[in-house]
Amino acid sequence: MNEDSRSPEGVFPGRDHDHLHCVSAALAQAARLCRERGARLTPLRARVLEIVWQSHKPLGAYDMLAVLAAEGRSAAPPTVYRTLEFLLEQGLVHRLSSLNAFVGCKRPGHTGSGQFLICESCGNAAELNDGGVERAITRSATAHGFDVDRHTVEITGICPECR
Amino acid sequence: MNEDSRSPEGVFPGRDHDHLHCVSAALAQAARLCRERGARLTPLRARVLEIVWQSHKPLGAYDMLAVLAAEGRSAAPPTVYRTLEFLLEQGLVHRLSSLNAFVGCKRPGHTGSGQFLICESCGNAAELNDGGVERAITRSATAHGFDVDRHTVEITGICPECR
DNA sequence: AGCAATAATGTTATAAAGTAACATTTTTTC
DNA sequence: GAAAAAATGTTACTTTATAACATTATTGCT
Repeated sequence: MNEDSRSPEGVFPGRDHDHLHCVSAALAQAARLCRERGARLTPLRARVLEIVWQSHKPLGAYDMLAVLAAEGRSAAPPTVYRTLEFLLEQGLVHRLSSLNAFVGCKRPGHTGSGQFLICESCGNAAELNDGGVERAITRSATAHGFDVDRHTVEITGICPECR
Repeated sequence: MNEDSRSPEGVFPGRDHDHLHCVSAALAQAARLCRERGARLTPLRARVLEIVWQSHKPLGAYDMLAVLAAEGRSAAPPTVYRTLEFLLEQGLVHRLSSLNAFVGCKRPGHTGSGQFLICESCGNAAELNDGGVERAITRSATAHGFDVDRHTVEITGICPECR
């Protein structure tokens, strides 16, 4: 049993998923982390983080831009990309390179790049932090004399809700 | 000891790496595989595959396009992308989504998505097919009720040649 | 408080990566 | 050798991301 399995609901949001709480908890934790670090979670940054968290489907930068623009904020691509750069640095969001899209980080403050399960049917993505996968990757790379900096693990398939 | 370790040289090309042979072997194997499958490895496709193999650094589509253009071939983006689509379908190249770039497949004809070690220093990439990593990923996904279709594993760091 | 330094955001323009749609050519099949 | 199918050529465009510089807001100092 790994730590992901301990959560009361699965890694994918189920029918009983309280999304409002999920978003507000993520924002509260982000605010706390930034305060501790002396990083500035400005209104724009908080809003972009909230937009990212508004669903569990990875969201493209231009989709976020459209939301901001619809709210009347002055917004151009650099607005969003710079904000995402900050959120990535703080470990508050992840970028899924196989989708060119972004999702909220489930465990901000923890180390490791995580792994992602991406459902081809509903588009939801779930973050895992599986020690077994991490170890297998580290072991394999190390066995070839490779010094790991970070890694990208994106697993595409069908989620339990969609089966 | 896994199957990658059996090779006489490491997964990264070393000082004794015979690159001419490496490229011609890849082309010969591609030709054989396509013949067996009734797939057409046309001159354009063979040339693009050769270009991909000309180094062990992942190459962008537009870089390939530039090579083709420099050779006097009529070439526009769809030329390259369609060719790459064929080569990907045949499992002759891989796309590294963290780089938006392509590398030749070391084990065409074998199943599995493979894993990639990407050196931040020299830019070379090495393909692994580590059973331990594959199993850890499958086990983790399965434990969460997720049905795996394919996966992307891209490990970024420093290769043994660059340390 | 007032001012300089720094950080954040706004703005314009452009680069880089990828695809849609249709025309032409080549290859296969009968 | 003609029809069908596959491959390639061509034009135009969409999506994703960044460079460069202007402006505004915040912070730290005296």
